[in-house]
Formats: sequence, structure tokens, C-alpha cells
Amino acid sequence: MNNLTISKAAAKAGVGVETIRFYERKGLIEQPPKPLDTGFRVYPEETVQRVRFIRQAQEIGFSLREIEELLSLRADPSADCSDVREQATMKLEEVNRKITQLEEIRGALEDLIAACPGRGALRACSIMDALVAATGGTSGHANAGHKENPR
Amino acid sequence: MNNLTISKAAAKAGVGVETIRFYERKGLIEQPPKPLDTGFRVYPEETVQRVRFIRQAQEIGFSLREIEELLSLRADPSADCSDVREQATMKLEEVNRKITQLEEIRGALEDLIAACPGRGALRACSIMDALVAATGGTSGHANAGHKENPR
DNA sequence: CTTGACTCCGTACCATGGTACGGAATGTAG
DNA sequence: CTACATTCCGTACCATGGTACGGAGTCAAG
Repeated sequence: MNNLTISKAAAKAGVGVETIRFYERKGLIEQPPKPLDTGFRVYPEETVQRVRFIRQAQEIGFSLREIEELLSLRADPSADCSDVREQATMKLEEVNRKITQLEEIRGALEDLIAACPGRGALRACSIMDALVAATGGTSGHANAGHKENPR
Repeated sequence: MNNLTISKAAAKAGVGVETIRFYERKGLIEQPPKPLDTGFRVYPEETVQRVRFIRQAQEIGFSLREIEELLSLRADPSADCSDVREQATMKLEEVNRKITQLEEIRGALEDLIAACPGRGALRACSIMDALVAATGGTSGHANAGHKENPR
């Protein structure tokens, strides 16, 4: 039986049955038709892919609404390209912003790790210190070393 | 008066007063003591920084609990360095995973944008198509990098 | 000293993203 | 054919992350 029933599709996508149904209700994935003769639906592989994508996108801070927007972007030659293009460009900018923020945090974590066993424990004692040092904190106390990057 | 009352601190951090209080209750930021003579609390600049950090971290998919963990990581020379180091390393790996996922989505968006006005509309018609093309689709997940589409 | 804005604190309510429950129909193994 | 699992569907409940409300105190201006 290669037929993906809902529980098999869910298992393959790494979620529970209820989650699949929930996404169907929300319109994030489409509910396959019920084979008229019998009662149980059969899910295509694509659904599994979509669910996996949804979970990935959630992990990096997209809401289900935003994910729906991402998924509905299609470069259909018959559709209005300039519209799709614009939307995709906006999403792309958002993605780039997120990457930038993550890279800042990455830098701070690296500073923290570097500062830790090195006995010279005066610099970058916390994430906040590392970030303030890196971004040139607006006021108050500041500066310990890392790359300069004043805004 | 340079004294940050709660509403000024909130405005400076770009959130509402209630959000500040909510974070206090959750222990994400500390509540400044009430100056005994008078009734209103005064917030240090650091609180503004922290709140901004919290919001940034939320945008990239960290929960408040995780953010608290991030914020409590301190390379205090008197603390157990190997513990801090381990935790920070785990967070770092998580951050790197997120960056990788974002880069995948970025690649897919770029493919989509590239496919759009170029009338050769056969490749990368949607995010899912672009991702499937990039990662080699069917069940396993594999290499990143988004050129090529062995259809 | 009154007025209006702001603070403090507790409690209530809200949206998002699920998870659980229960009864009826269906499918599949022995 | 019987038993047990699975599906289907609706409704209820849950945790997270806030937002709103209301009463009482406080502060600053006029």
C-alpha cells in the first residue's frame, strides 16, 4: 500500500494527524477528495513537502498567514508577473533582514564563547554586552572589542 | 528629565507599556525598585536594549523562554565556563540551522523572481518547486544551493 | 487645590497555533 | 465475521504572547 492515508502522511511529514487537519481547515494545504466509493482520503507526496516547508518556515519566525502568502506566490506566466515579483521581492527583503539579525546574534554568541575559557574575562560577558559592543550601543555604557560597526 | 518612566522606556524600545510590564512578570527584564519617597519607577537604558533584543529575537523565531536562556548566558569568570560554553555552542548551532533554512528560502525566492518576467516560465513556478529543485525533492533532504533543476 | 496625565497592580480578555475527545463510519487482520 | 485500528468531523480545551480595563495613588501645571 503506497497510498498515504492521513496518519502516514502525517508521520512522513513529522507532525500529528491533527496538525494536518488543522492546516486543511486553515487552507494551507488542500484536502484531497474522498474517493467516492469509500471513505478515506489519500494524500499526495506534495502535501508532505508542503507540511515540511510550513514547519521550517515557522522555525524561522514566519506566521501561518505569512507562510500562506509565501506558498501562494507563483510565477505563473498567465498571472501578473509584476505583482508576484513585487511580493517576492518584499519577502526576500524580509528574509535578508532576518539573516542579518541572526548573524548579529551569531557574532555575539561567538564572542561569548571566545571570552569564556580565555581567562581575560573582561570583554563580552553576556549576549547584550557582545551586541552592544558590536553595534556600538546607543548610550550608557559601552565598548569592548570585536568588529566595529557603528550604525 | 532624562529619567525614563515606563512609558518613555516603552516608547524608546518601540513597544507598549503593557508589554514592558508583561516582560517584568515573566522575568525577562528586571523591574527597577520604586524610589521609596515617590511612587514611580525609573528605567535604565539597559532595559531598552533588552527589550529591543527580545523583539529582534522573536522575529527570528525564538520563544520568550529561549530568549530568556540566551539572555542568561554569561561568561562570568566565576561561573562554570564549560557549562556556559556548552549552552552557547548549542544556541550557536541552532542559529546556524536557522540561517541555513533562511538561505534556502532566499534561494527559492530568488529563483522565483528570476523565473518571473523571463517568459521561460517552465522552471521554479512556486516556492515549493524552487525548493524541490534545489534540494532534490522526493523523500530525503540533501544538498543546499539552489541552481539547477533536474526536472 | 483642582485638573489631567501618568503610574501601579490585578484581573480579564484576545489571537495564534495547535492538541484532545468522542461518536459514527470504514478498513483490514485473523 | 468479528475485533480493533483508523478515519472523519465537530467541538472543546490548551499554552504562548500579549492587550485592555478599572480603581487607586501620584505628579506637574495652572
